[in-house]
Amino acid sequence: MTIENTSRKINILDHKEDFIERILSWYQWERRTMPWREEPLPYYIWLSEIMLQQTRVDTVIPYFHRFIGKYPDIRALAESDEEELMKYWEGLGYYNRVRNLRATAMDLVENHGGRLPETYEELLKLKGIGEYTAGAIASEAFGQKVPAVDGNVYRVMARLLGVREDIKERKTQQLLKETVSALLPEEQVGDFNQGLIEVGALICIPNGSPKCGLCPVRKYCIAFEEEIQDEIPRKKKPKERRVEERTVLLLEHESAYAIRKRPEGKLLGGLYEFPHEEGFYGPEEVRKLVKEMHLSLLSMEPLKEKKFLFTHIEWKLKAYHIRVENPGEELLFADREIIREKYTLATAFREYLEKLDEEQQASFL
DNA sequence: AACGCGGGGTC
DNA sequence: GACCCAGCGTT
Repeated sequence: MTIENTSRKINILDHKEDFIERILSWYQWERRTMPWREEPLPYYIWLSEIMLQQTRVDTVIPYFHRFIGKYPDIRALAESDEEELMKYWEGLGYYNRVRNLRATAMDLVENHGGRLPETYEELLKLKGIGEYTAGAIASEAFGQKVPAVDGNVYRVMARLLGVREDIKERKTQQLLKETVSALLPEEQVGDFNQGLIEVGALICIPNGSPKCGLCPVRKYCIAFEEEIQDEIPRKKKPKERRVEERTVLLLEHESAYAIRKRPEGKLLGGLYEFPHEEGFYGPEEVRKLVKEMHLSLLSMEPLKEKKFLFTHIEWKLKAYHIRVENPGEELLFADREIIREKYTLATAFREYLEKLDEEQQASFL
């Protein structure tokens, strides 16, 4: 597959300087304000790029502010307490990102004088930094002439070039990446990369119809010319979620609730959760289960079933609020306030914490 | 190349 | 309900 055998009539590469100028000047006027753009320190660029992996800008901004308030530089991050750090990532998802961030900060302090390296190749060696992120940091923080091709750019370039192949495939990605490389300017590479991404986020959008009327480079766009914007980009369907049914035990003893830490290295590794068992249990089975845990049950009340979706799993959760006479010895019991302050609770269980608050409120009435 | 890894916004 | 997001690491 080459660029040449697509059916386009316009060749962007023949108009490289004009294309660059259009992206750069559009970006200058239309770019959104973001904290890491206002003060583009390498540490801020790095942190924001990690947070932005598979995560929207609007979601990231409040997390970013809280995070740099607590960990203002690489050294502070390197010295962070891991459990405390997790609280600053709680709810953001893909928790390996923050563990890699911390490990890399420690690595930088130990081996690189507490600074980020300035080249794409060196950045790529760091934990949690792949091709896209290395390109973004190298070009935006250090002015290196390297591409930063993310999902936005794959979409923009596929439409520009009229590429109908699956953009998830390596071959397609390589073609698109090479094209971006050939288009890079000598100066302002970072702004150019950001400009392509921003066009993808604001104009050549992923959901719904692209706003071609506002696009600075539509004169070079095959998809626009052939009116096939809705056919590109193509992606093969993701696998179906597997469904897992679970029974959650909200075990209460004197306003404290049982929580436990999830095993590291797997789904939600190292986060806390309310204990739960695989499968749906009826009331009698729950009584038996509680007895097996060496707890004596005082009262039990089923909650409404709820669903929680991950990218690859669907949890169907059936919960019981259970008061027990004594806390036993195997489980950790903590007040709701303590859970909120100290323990990083997986989001799937957050609603239960709020539900328990409401029940407490109701019991005063 | 395929899979595991969160959570939420938008249509 | 479907889609997909400023991806990376492992196998």
